[in-house]
Amino acid sequence: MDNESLSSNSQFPKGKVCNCKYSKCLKLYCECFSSGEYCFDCNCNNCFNNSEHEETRSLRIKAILDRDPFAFRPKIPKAPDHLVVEPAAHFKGCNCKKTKCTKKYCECFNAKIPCSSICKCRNCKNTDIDKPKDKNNYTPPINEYFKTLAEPLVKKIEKYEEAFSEENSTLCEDSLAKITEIGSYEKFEEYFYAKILLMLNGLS
DNA sequence: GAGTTTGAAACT
DNA sequence: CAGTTTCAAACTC
Repeated sequence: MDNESLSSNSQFPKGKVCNCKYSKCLKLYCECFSSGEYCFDCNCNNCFNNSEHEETRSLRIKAILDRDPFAFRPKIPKAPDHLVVEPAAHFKGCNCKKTKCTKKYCECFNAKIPCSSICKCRNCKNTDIDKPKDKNNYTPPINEYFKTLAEPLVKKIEKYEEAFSEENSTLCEDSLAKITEIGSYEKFEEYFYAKILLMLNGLS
């Protein structure tokens, strides 16, 4: 996820369409909101997930991020198109009790990925077709994949450095504006990507 | 951690 | 295909 998507002013169709009735599209139940997009051509009621309600929306995003810095993180890491990798596991894993992870209620099954060691499901049948589920044998995505995930942080660090290094190393208004812009909703990303970078340093 | 709310999926 | 039920995630307390 990037800053553009969370503060989106996208006016373009985006594939997903929600049908929220009660959440005003300001809770993570709403697929549009949870993916950082404005609602567009949706069938929702009383929608606040749009530019007209940006103030309310921003406050809501902030509250959610305060509670969980990773709330808007994609649930399943998306591998870049040019890399051929095993499907990455769900970040949090599922907790299915009744469906054996064989129906779309299961986030892993729905994403067409096998359940992994972090899932807390019962009687799971959503295992890798070739390899029986082995909770001790989860293989993390390859390094290149992590590198691609870390790119946004690297760019952001460059922006910070640029902002601070300009003219006499004092903060001009422009620099402050840049920092405010950069820092808004994605502080949590720093932590996330920084962790990945640290890991990369150790690995490659 | 338990109970409630929510919207998607499944069912009738 | 509309209405209802089931389900698991998100949320609240």
